Amino acid sequence: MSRSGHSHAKRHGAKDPRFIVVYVSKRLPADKRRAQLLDAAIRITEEHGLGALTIRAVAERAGVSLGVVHYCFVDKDELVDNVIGAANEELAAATRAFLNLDLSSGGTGPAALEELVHEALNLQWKVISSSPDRQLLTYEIAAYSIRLRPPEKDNLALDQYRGYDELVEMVLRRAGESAQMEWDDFPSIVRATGAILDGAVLRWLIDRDDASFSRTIEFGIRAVVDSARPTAV
Amino acid sequence: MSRSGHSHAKRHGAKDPRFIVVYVSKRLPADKRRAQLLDAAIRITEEHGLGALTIRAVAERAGVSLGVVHYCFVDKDELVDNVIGAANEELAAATRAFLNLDLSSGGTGPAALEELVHEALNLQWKVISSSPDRQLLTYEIAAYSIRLRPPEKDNLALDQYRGYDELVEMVLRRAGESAQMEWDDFPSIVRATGAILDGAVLRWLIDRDDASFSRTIEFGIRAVVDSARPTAV
DNA sequence: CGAAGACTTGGTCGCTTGTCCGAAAAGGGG
DNA sequence: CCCCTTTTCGGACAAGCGACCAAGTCTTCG
Repeated sequence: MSRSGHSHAKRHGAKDPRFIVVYVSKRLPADKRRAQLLDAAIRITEEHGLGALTIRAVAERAGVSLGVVHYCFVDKDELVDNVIGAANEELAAATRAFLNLDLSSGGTGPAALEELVHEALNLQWKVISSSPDRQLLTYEIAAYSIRLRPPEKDNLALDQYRGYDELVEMVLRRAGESAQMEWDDFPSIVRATGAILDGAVLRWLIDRDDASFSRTIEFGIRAVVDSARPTAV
Repeated sequence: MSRSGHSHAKRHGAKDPRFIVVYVSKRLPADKRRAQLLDAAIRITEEHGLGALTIRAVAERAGVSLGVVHYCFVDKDELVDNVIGAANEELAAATRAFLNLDLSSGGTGPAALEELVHEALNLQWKVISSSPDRQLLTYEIAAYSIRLRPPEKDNLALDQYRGYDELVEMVLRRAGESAQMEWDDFPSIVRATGAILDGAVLRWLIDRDDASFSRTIEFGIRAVVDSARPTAV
């Protein structure tokens, strides 16, 4: 609540040496401002849904006036698109983070495969459970995108699920390689794994029942592992 | 576009015997009107989402003036609650419809169980694929309900998924009885089955890939059947 | 120093939303 | 027949929205 940093502070004659007047510019280059506004928009949307994403809310949260938002984003549509794009990009970043996950410990065979998949999902569970709002936004984006289908740009949700598939596919593939196991019809396994994870997360968002979520995932892991066979040598 | 049935028709002297003048009252008792408006509201919401559900849209669709809607529903909230309640009730009705499904043909054992579950899911698939808008509304209601959590009434989505669970549970239980198979930890099986179905439907809503959906369901059925064992005698 | 350009402000516009109200109209019972 | 209740109408209202703009302020660089 200190007033230092406000624009008027600059014209304050420093009579009393106990006070130093610090001038913090409120002005930002457009790209920085744009990033800041986008960040505010993302948080608003995560916390209160796509319906709460308004120009005014973004301006208020960022502490700027209305015009600034329109100075950095021509449209509200552009703002929405960027929020959704950022959410999708975040998912892609999560995938990259998994690239650093060590999926090579343990031996080979079904037991090793189960352990590896388990480990990966535990990691993913940490991400999910720590950002429920973020997860919910994912479903809202999907619904939003589906409603727009015929006229507008082709299915923003497809991007989202493309990234989702990549994540699941990479984890399963690397776990399989490490445990020397493989699947017939791998794409179907990937999709089914994604489906059960997606359904379980949505259900968890509703009742926040960690134990039930965990049991559902266990079921899924078992099914995935059971449908794998040792890699032919 | 005929004008017969309009209120002015009542004062039309029947000069020409080829025309009959039918007077249809525009007035309805409040409960009938309420039902009609609710029906209009449901269709609007199914077609264009919860965000498109406005008092004006309902009034226009029902062909009445604004005041009438507020005469039948005190609030917009009351309208929304009733739309959601009707959607949940529709799900419960679907469950009752399954009670009439014959799940007794075939013999016993895993193969019979698989066939029965397959049959039930095929039936459910017919319902789903013929009303994608209706399905999407389900997810929107879930998201809407989750966003309201702390202050408002406790989780409308819970009702929805309670009905969902009942449906899945009933189908699996009856199929299991018929095929003389049973599961350890039945509730977890029910929940996992619901999760994979839910995830698969959401994914289908996005890309409308019938074949992939089918393969995902096949995977789920196999997993569910594989985790069953013959009923102890 | 001074001009050019980047950034911000604060307001207005037209539109849609939920809510509300007074009065008219219709129908039924005396 | 008229009266009284129920139902309907159409407009009004404030609030919130996206969009827009003229003027002002600050920074930078020639």
